[in-house]
Amino acid sequence: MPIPLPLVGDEPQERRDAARNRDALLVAADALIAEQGVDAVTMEAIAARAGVGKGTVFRRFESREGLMAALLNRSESAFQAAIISGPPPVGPGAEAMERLLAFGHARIALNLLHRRLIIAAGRAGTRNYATVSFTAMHVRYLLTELGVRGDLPFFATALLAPLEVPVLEQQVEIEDMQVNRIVEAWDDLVRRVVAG
Amino acid sequence: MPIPLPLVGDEPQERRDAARNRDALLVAADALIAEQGVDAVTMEAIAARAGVGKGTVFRRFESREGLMAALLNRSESAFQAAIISGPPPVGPGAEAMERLLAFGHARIALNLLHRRLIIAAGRAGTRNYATVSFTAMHVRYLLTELGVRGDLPFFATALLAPLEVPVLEQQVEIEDMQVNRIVEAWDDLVRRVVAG
DNA sequence: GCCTAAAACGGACCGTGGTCCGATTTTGTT
DNA sequence: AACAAAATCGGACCACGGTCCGTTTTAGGC
Repeated sequence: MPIPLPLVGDEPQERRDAARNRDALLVAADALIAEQGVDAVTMEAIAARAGVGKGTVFRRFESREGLMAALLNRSESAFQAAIISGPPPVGPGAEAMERLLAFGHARIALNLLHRRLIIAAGRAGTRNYATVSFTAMHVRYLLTELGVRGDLPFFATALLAPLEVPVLEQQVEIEDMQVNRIVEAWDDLVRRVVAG
Repeated sequence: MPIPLPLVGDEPQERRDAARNRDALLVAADALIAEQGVDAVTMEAIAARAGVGKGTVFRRFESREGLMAALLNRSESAFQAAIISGPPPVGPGAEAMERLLAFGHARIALNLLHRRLIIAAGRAGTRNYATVSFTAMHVRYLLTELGVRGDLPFFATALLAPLEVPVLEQQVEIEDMQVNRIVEAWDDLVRRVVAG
């Protein structure tokens, strides 16, 4: 009497064709984005390039935003890995303040690098629950280590907010701020919050 | 030899039918939004309700985002007026710190009140150059008055960033933060930045 | 009032994101 | 190997934002 229960994880295992098509779609999306830029790539083009129907794309990724989020997810996972188990100063081993500043610098660089993709991913991207809560949790943890008093969840969010793509884009593209300046000013902000 | 120069302002004066239709469209949009919510309202529905063709809507407001921004603009103008010439503590007359905190509280309330509209207005909305630069300029001015040292343009942006709709929405709707708590925590943040 | 140029109108048309459902493939069972 | 159920596939189809262009309205000089 075998009971077909998915004992661990709620992903019931992907069928072979499904997995193959998912990979093909990610590869196709990467290639097309590299060729024409994020904004010019349509879902139908991706489907065609991957040799599947449009319906398949939406079944796998829910929406355009979902697909973009899936692309982002890979670099985001690498970033999380670097934080959890990578070398200092981003990874463990450096003191908290050093780690916090290094984290911010990396976040800024990453957000600028992937800004088009992040915007295209919309609510499914950086605002995605998993990503947001991980980074917020990390910052909260570092603030705790630093002995900061006050509403730590809010402070974490407040320190992360000016690193969001729309804000960075406004500063870099419209107000002509140099990235260097943003980094230094953010460091100053962090020190003030920590100093209490 | 009369030269038809628009001496002041570059708006060459709207034709009568154009003005009439613009008003009708704003009224129609207001009504439909009140009835069905921002997200359910289509441009075609607005046009129909106003008794004009779809093309007219886009000629007047450029895009859906532009129309939403126009709706927002009215309350945004009132807010700016309150800052420039309204009663304290938001308007002039109170001391700088009091004004800054009052400004933040008002901004939070306004952003939450109009969040659907602000999201629908996208880049044309809060991220709109005029609005952003006005509020940033005001905060910068108050920070100057408070004798804050450092990169004031960045600090102004950094204090405004956590008040943006996506951030507020995340906190209120997903993390179940009370608005009161956000307000108090933001005040704390401001004091730390000002304290240097 | 009439005439003309400029401006605005409106709805047919297009592209793209997203849905639906009959056809096809996979998987496990016997 | 054959079969059946379940999952997937794929492309026709839909809705909505946005564009285009022939037609109509306005403004204002005579």
